[in-house]
Amino acid sequence: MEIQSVKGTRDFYPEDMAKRNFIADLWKRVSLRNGFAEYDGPIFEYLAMYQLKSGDEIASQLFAFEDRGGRMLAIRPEITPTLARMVNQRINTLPRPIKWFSIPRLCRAERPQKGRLREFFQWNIDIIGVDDCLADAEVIFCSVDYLMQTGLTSDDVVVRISSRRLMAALLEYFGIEEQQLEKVYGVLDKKNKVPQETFEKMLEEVISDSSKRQKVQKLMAVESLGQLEDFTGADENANQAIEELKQLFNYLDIMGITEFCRFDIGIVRGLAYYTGIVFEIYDKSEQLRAICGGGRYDNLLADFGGQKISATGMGMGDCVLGIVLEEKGLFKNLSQKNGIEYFVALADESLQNELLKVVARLRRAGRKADFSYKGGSLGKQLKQASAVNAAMCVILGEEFTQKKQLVIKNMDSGQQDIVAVEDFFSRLG
RNA sequence: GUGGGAGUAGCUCAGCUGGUUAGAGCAUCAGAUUGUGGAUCUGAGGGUCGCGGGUUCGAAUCCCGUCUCUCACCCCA
Repeated sequence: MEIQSVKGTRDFYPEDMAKRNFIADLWKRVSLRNGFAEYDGPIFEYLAMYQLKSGDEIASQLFAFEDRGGRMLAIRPEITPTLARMVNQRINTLPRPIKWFSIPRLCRAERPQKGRLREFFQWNIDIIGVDDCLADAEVIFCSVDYLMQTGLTSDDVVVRISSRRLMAALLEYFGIEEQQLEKVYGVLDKKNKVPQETFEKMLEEVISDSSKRQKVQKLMAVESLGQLEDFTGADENANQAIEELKQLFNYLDIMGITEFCRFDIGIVRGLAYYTGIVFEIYDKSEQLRAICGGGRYDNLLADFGGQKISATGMGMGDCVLGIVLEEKGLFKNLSQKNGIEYFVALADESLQNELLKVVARLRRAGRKADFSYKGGSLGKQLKQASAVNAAMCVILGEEFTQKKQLVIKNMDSGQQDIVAVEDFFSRLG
């Protein structure tokens, strides 16, 4: 019986692995240069940890199992609860601010579709212990810094930013009851995702009072921060939230990424735990789900049994990002980058042992070196060198036998140099 | 979990309303070619036509089920 791969999983052949590594290596490099330190946790945790803050729907999308000791466990669908647990355990000794990142492999038992699989990688960055929206600005900056590094520009992607705090204040100011807020958020989050008519109908279902509904509709038509002032009146909370957004955009401007960023009142985020600034980054073609999303979650650590400490962060999965980079042709020269540096070839079979010595020396000197197992004509060996994207070929022939010289061939230009063996290796350093 | 579309070689696909031994291009391997590669030419290997059942003298082709992929919905940490 032929065994097939499991639904929603991927096999990474070397060419796929090269793309995955391109994505993940850059995640790591950008995190480090933005001052984040790497952490990781176990790939499974107690099931209860994920049920704590999630509804039944989300709990049903976990890969859960019972171990031999009767413990109910689940493969991690996200790493934030693990982060909360780890930070809470050492909260009194960790120097602040806590700036951590991780690149966990996650599993969710959802139905796969475009940009969403059952197993994927997700870059997470979090800043814990900073109230100031400068931390939110840094999270956004770091995300944009990454996307720019991949070659994407403000013509390709946009950061849409809003504030849960603002929405909460205004909805309360409009007279919407607190217990209705979650439902209303759920609808508002759809604003950019469904047709205008559908949006209005959905709104009607959660806000029956027509004068309140009208206020909300008018609010959702707002397109810039400036227009917000008309709505707030003297409401202190709302005005503070607007001030915070203005400060955030000021930071983003100073850091030079303002062209990527836009205020968008339709960004609410599905999750209940967001408390302040929220944002999502989209591909401008609008055909895909969000590339990444994040925001402030000031209550989460307390919800997981710790002190109340402010936190903000974001997550970026590899699926949508991979589609975007592929579409924009940004996986360039990966086979070249991963190719062999020196392919060592024989023009004389009696030099087999000398060839192995050269290969071994190259490898010990830290160079990517390889050779042909089966040998054959020099032509065949050069052909193999091309197949593995070798940058240079080192040829051992009569020059070696007579004068201990190597032929060094540049596979790109075809140019050849003859150098003495010891000169060659001393130049390598 | 609900609904639409699709499964023929590693990949992209052809295969007429059911009728010999299921094809092509690309890729792979070998040879032309034992002192110079990417090209070209020649040849070879590779398929239980996703799987199971049904209809039929006969099924890649028609029907049912199932699995997988894919798109949308739910949800989206």
